Amino acid sequence: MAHHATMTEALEQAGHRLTAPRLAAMRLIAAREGPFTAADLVADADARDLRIGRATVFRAIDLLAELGVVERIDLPSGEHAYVACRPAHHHHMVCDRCGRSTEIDDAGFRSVVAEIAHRTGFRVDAHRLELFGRCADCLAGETTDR
Amino acid sequence: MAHHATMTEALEQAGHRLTAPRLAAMRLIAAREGPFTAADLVADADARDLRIGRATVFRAIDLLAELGVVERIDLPSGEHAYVACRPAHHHHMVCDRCGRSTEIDDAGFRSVVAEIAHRTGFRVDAHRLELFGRCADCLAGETTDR
DNA sequence: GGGCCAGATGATACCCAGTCTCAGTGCGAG
DNA sequence: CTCGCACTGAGACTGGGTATCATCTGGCCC
Repeated sequence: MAHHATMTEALEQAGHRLTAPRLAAMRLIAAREGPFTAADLVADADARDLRIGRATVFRAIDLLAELGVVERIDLPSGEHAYVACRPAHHHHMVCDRCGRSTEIDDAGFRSVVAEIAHRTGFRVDAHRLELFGRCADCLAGETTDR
Repeated sequence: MAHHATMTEALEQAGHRLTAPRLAAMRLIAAREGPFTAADLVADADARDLRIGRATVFRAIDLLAELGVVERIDLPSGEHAYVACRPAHHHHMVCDRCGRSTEIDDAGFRSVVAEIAHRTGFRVDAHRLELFGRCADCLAGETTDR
């Protein structure tokens, strides 16, 4: 998970203002463990009586997404969610019990893509890879609990 | 691309009725080369003066998705699109110039997932893999055209 | 410190995809 | 024939996301 400071730094570096609503939004994001939807953030802000407009929340997410410190993932249900993460190439593994998201590295995936590209003549510019299942913690919990 | 007949067959086999609106929807889908959105289909139906309700189009897509003859993919823009395809496990490669979608097989991807699962203790139940770029035809066209 | 102004904000209206509801409609079985 | 059930379509509704626009403010320059 990206820390609050990582985000503010990224913002400043890209020449954006550090305004109160943005700082608040970033704090809310940092406080979340796993993926969150825009609606989650709005609800959080509401619950804490931060007077942040809905539009501003969306803009903040957009901005952070542009800077690469949050990323949009598409849940199997089709919903859009976001996760805070390092601004580097990686993929996400989402536990559908606890909702936590883990970043995973390449693990040979790159060569698979290269292989496919080579075989088909396709030039791959972008890709999306997301894994869904149960994280180790939840698996452990399940076998001991029941 | 799944042919019209493949879809009707799948429908019948699953014990669903072959109604006129469904057949019409399937013909529209079969007529499309690449991914399409639900709105595309509705527009197509409208253009051809087929009197198919919006709800019916969505239901037809849902149904075909359940049967595995169309699949939902998430474009990089975040839009939901659908593609007709074989009812087998595979992934999609979408050309963002001509819009055509190619099915690709496993190509060693399975073992990458297994490797990740092994390293992290995560149990992977589902995954999403989509590639975006330029297909061989479009690449060829581009180099000769300009 | 004070003024300036582009960039940021938030209230609101709006748009669009997808779902729900419900009164029909028509096919197939008996 | 007629009964039931799957299916249909019109329209209302929901929820995520965007556009508009008057107002505000962070941070720079003096």
